[in-house]
Amino acid sequence: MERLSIVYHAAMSMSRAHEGTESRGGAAFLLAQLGAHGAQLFAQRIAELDLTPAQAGLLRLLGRSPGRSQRELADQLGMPASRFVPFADKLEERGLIERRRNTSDRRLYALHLTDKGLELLAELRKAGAAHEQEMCQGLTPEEHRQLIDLLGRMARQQQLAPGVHPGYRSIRR
Amino acid sequence: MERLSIVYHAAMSMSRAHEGTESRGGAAFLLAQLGAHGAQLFAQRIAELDLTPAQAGLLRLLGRSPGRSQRELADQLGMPASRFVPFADKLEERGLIERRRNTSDRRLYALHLTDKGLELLAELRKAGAAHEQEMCQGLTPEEHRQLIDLLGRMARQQQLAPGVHPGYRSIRR
DNA sequence: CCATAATGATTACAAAATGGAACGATTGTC
DNA sequence: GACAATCGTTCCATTTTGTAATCATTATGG
Repeated sequence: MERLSIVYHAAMSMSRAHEGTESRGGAAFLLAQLGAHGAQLFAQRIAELDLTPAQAGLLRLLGRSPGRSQRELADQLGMPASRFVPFADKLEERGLIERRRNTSDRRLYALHLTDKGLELLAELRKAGAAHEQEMCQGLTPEEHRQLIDLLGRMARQQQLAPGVHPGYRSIRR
Repeated sequence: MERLSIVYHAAMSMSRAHEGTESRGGAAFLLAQLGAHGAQLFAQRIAELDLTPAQAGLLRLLGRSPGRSQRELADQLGMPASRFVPFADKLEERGLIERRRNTSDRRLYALHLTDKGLELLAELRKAGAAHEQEMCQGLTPEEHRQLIDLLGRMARQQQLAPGVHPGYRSIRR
């Protein structure tokens, strides 16, 4: 009975519009809806690799640009530096990342992926590809390209850094 | 210096691809990125109306189908019933919603918008329209329609209920 | 070159958010 | 009429969250 209410609600919404033309809201709402839905699916998928979305984000970040400082990485992942420490600790204990002292500035740690971390990153990429497939299975290859083009232009216009997920942190007031 | 690291990172990413063709990830990543970004912008926008995204969701829900029970609404908003109570309390104290006893089944409350709540919902719709404009300002009207069509079909294919935001609740394990 | 400010990593801690369990009131079922 | 189920509610333990303080190191600038 729990999820039934949603189905009921969906039926209500559809009943007052022609099939195939029902209003699903504007692009912004669809973006938020599909983004959140996709994030859920992806989180479930990588849970099989024993990874959270934030952990996956760090691995991907380190895969592209190794040797970053904890502060930089914490900023990009949208978490305070204080929380990054135990966060990185866990991955270090699992032997996925490595803290190396920066010789020129001994305040910083340079984070690197271990071989084991690289292997897991490869698994992660596979999961990402499968996820892309799952999300876009309703589109033709041409439509898929079109969508990526439109979204990419929106992302650029919004000045979003490529590959950097803003996170779903709440707005403090 | 805080946000500079992101700019730096963006520059790094773009430097290894032709301008205008830089990889911003697949559609799924762009969806999550733009969805989260848009959610942030929208949250900031409605903060001026003293509303959180969840509160806005409840008002919109009640605007479309008044008289729902708390349990139903809690389910759709993705929160346990126990948290819905103080959540609804706040909106009731502000005079935006009303709890009416259901005469046929006195276990349920039927939630309704007050006149004040209806007024705020109108403001909310304006904010939503402005938000849509802000997010899609880089697209032509034709592209805008195209995008809504593609996203709408994806949402349907993923069996997402129209107008129901899955929320950003984390996955428990 | 030394005093002082600034920065990175870390720890400590308080505030807030979260979901489950239990409870009373009411309704459906047999 | 006994019993299970449901709704709204309260209570509470756990987790999550961000800020402030701390220590080591590096930059600044007179």
